[in-house]
Amino acid sequence: MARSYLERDDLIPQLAEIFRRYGYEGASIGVISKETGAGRSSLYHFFPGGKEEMADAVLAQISDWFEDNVFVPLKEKPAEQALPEMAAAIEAYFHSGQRICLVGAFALDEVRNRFSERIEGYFARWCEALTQCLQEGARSQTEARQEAISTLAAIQGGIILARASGNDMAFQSAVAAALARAQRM
Amino acid sequence: MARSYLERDDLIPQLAEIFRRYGYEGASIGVISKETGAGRSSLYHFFPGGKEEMADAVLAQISDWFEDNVFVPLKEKPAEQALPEMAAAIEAYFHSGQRICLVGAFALDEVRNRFSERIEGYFARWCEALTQCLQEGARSQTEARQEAISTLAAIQGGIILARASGNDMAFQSAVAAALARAQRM
DNA sequence: TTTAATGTGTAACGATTGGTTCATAATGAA
DNA sequence: TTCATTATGAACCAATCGTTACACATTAAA
Repeated sequence: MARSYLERDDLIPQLAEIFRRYGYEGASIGVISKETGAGRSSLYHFFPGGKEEMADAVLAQISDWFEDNVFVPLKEKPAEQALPEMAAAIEAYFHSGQRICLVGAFALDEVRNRFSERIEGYFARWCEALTQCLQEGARSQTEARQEAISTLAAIQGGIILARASGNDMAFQSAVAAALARAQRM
Repeated sequence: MARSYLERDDLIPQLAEIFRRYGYEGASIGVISKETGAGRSSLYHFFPGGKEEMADAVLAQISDWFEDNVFVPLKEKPAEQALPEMAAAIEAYFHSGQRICLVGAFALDEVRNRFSERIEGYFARWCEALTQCLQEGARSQTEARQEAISTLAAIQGGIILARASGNDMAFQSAVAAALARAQRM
């Protein structure tokens, strides 16, 4: 039988896109209600903590997705397989830079302070997984970590450049160059 | 004699820091008034267009600063001099990544649409100046442009990582690596 | 000293903010 | 069918939003 009630988990991907589009401050409860089609009372029913709980749930969901689809593969698969897979995954996830990284955007915003643990954890875990992957070769850990940082910066910066220019090329070019560097060891 | 009235130009650097700190949506007129010490009427006296005009003036001021202190040197000086100068300038300007790039932050935000010309122009001119500088060597224009994009992405991404981790090292490492690559030609 | 221009404080505007209340409606298990 | 649980719509709250109006201060030039 068809479900006739909304569920909390169904809301989260929608909330993610709304926060991406409007930012944390710009996404008012009114906007969220209109865009999701859920009434105010429903939203507060699922997220008694209000907007802050909504954003936290979104960040948690994003973290989980990256854990399963990016971080774990990086740590478990050989580099020559894991790196192209990561490239494909983020190319698809970020829509060639036109879909922003919510965690990165929050890091630049004032809300960074409210979600600092989630933000810090996301990048720390990504950096750690990538470092471990790159260390597979002859590199020192220091070298591998620096390469990992450069790669993550290229991805985040690539998104900014792509959004600023309206041109996917900046993202693709920055990411491709970074991954080629990472792969060559 | 000391000036007893506020002037528009004195407000702009303060406004810039406020937008950096709170974001465009988060920087309410009330906050701006309190932080600058200027009354609402003074703010609207200097910026009849309201908050949008304030942000536009800030972006214009930032653009001018980079034009004079970064873009022109990149185009006029030899690469081996211009690149370290750019490195020093941005290291100081962005406080090792702890001071965000307002243009980059706006590019990720919904306000991007309102200031698209300014945002696009800022990165396009920076990219062009850097490309011209890098092309000085034996590189093709395509190669130089790709290196320029990678360098700008490293800077913007470095800021995000530094803010996310609270650690300057991510910025310094990403930028140093990018500039070492750019220099080596 | 007058005058016009420019800057500022106070108060208010209607609209919207995040958040709450509560009666009602839909649900699945007993 | 009963019943407790869960979901929802509508109205509401005080606070704040961006913006405006207007009287009053201050200024530099006449």
